[in-house]
Amino acid sequence: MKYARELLKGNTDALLLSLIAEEPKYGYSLSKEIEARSNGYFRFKEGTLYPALHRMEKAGLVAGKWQRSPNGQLRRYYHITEKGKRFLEKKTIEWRDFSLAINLVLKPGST
Amino acid sequence: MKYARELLKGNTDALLLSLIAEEPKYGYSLSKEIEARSNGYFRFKEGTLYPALHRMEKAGLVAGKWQRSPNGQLRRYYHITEKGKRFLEKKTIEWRDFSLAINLVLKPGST
DNA sequence: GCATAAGCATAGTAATACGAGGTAATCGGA
DNA sequence: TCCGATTACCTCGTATTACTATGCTTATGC
Repeated sequence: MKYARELLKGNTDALLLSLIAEEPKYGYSLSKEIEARSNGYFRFKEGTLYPALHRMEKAGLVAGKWQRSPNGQLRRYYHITEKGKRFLEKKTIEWRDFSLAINLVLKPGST
Repeated sequence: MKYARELLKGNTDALLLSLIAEEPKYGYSLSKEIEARSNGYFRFKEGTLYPALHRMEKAGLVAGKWQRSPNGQLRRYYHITEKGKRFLEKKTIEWRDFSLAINLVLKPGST
């Protein structure tokens, strides 16, 4: 059940973005949701999560907005931008091609 | 057709190892074969290939042996070790689980 | 003869996941 | 009412690793 940290490299942004694309979400909820959706496989550490969100905001893929929850907690909600949508689409295709290529080498013949 | 360099991280060793597992191979041939098997998708740079081979030899996953080709060229042939076989098996499963988890998040419901 | 391919090596750079550490507010139970 | 757990965010340093650039040698083909 443990995966090498290096595997995740390059996929973090797409994973987060695909959830944010559905509706605006904040950091903490993203970490919970990614864990739930992957059946507990992914557990994004905070040292991964927050820098990634900041990176994406800086790159213009998402836009953040401070908002107060019903009970008064401050949360930073991120929503996807047009640029982010294009990025996600590109990344999704990239992932499909990439994983296909890996499988071609790992298990040749089993197309 | 271009993929982010970060995606490859953590997969290099398994890809190389899966080819070496078939029969002893040397660096240059590995780079050609990986490109062929992946339909031109992967093009391992030398700065990726050779350090990876050294890394794996140091880790005891492969063992290298200098051998002269029919025409006299020196080549370093690598063959897989028992430890390498176990590693490859582990990595193959890890990749399967990992790519499954990614797909769960990227396209939920499409199991 | 000379360009090209075969064949190997490595030092430096950039990207990035994560561990560890820190802050603060809210909630639930004893 | 106190107190731990949960919610919610942030950041610095470290390790890993793919790749660029550079350099070397020998064989092959024109």
